[in-house]
Amino acid sequence: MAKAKRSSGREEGLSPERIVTAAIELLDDAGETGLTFRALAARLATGSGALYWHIGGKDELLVAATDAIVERALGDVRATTTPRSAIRTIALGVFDAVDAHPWVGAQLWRIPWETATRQIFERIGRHVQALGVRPSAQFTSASTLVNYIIGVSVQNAAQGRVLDPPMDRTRYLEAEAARWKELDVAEYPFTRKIASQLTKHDDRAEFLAGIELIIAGIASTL
Amino acid sequence: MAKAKRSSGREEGLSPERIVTAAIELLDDAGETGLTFRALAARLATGSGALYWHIGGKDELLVAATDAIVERALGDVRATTTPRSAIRTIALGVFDAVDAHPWVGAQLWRIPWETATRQIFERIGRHVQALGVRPSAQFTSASTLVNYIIGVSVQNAAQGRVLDPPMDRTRYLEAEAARWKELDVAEYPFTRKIASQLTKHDDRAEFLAGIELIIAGIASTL
DNA sequence: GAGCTGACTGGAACGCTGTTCCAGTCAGGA
DNA sequence: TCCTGACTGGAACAGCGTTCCAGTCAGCTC
Repeated sequence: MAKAKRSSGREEGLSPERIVTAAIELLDDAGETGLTFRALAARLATGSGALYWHIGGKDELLVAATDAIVERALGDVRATTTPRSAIRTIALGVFDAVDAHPWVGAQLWRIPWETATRQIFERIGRHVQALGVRPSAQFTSASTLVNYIIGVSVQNAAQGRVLDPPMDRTRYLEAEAARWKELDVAEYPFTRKIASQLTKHDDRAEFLAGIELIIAGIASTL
Repeated sequence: MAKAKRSSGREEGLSPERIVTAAIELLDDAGETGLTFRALAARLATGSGALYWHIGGKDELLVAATDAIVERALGDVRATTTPRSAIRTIALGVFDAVDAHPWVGAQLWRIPWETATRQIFERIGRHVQALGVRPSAQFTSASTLVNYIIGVSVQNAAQGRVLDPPMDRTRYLEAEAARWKELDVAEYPFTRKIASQLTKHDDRAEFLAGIELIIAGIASTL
């Protein structure tokens, strides 16, 4: 802390910003397990010890990286017309950001109510308010939406993450549907019956449908 | 694999069951980071190497432990009257199980659509069907519910987990509400305004309210 | 009973991790 | 010119999951 950077120090010196940027690149390239202080130091052409001068540790680094991604995602969301479509836009912004950076998902729930989550809550809350929800129900409505948004985004990202060689999505769904159809009839009657719907399954659309479902639920109590 | 236990072997020999049971105890006692093969071996009065004869590795162990908890939780859910209340009961069963064993949350999304998740999906799906949802919408309805249930349960558990000395819940909420009220007016108008609602906040009731919201949404499309 | 076999054990060792430590470096103020 | 202190980077440390392997011993075969 308290570093007040030497204004004209060694050119290309380390800084929290440079470290976080490199960490995001490394996480995107090599996944969660790819972020090690040695790899990060190598990418920045320095030693692992030097990093600790600028950041507190791995946890702090992950929080900073997550905040950066979420802030970027929410920043892209511009003012829209109705509260309903604004909520949709924010939700999709988070969903897409987590989808593009699966490691963000792990952080979003690991340290809940940090800056990133709070920003999402704030943005959603404003539009819940605009929706005309009575004050006493605003907290419930907003937190239900936020929980759903983060919960589903994280699970969606986790799902894609298992495919180490990112095979074709439709091919994967077909294989999974086939597995579902092989399940024991007595134990999994519903899953078996529904298996065929999995192939024409679109996570993003499904996610949005869930949002609509919740908004419909909120609207029905107005 | 293929072990066909010596029926009258050394009394008190190791077994996958004993190891999983000990792992669950260790996870409950010491948290996710508390489960190490050395600690587990010490608890079982053996060496860490011996464990690998019975289980494939840490991932496999965590999956087995998670399955055990979820199966136990769903097993406690008995046949109820209406589909609506059955969904509520299953949801609460999962919520409470994850709340009691926070480490389960980490697993539920880390390896999605493994046995544990599939069991929850199956159980929920059956009652969605009974609700009268038309077949083409059953997948969406069921997966929205499952995503919400797991998502919120995990986030709730993660929230409780940060309190290392598990301080009083209401005291914690008061402290958090105070922090919310300190936030920047320009950046967090909604969060600030809603802060007072946080103190009389009941995660479990909130969770259930979200379920109702989603069911209401499903019902409105019948 | 002797000898063998192989399921099973448990401790040492390997490569990796996050973190700490500290002898060095060097720009800018005295 | 010297000194100070912000900053570097590599070595070292403790602890992790996993592998390795020399041992043990119940139960079978002869």
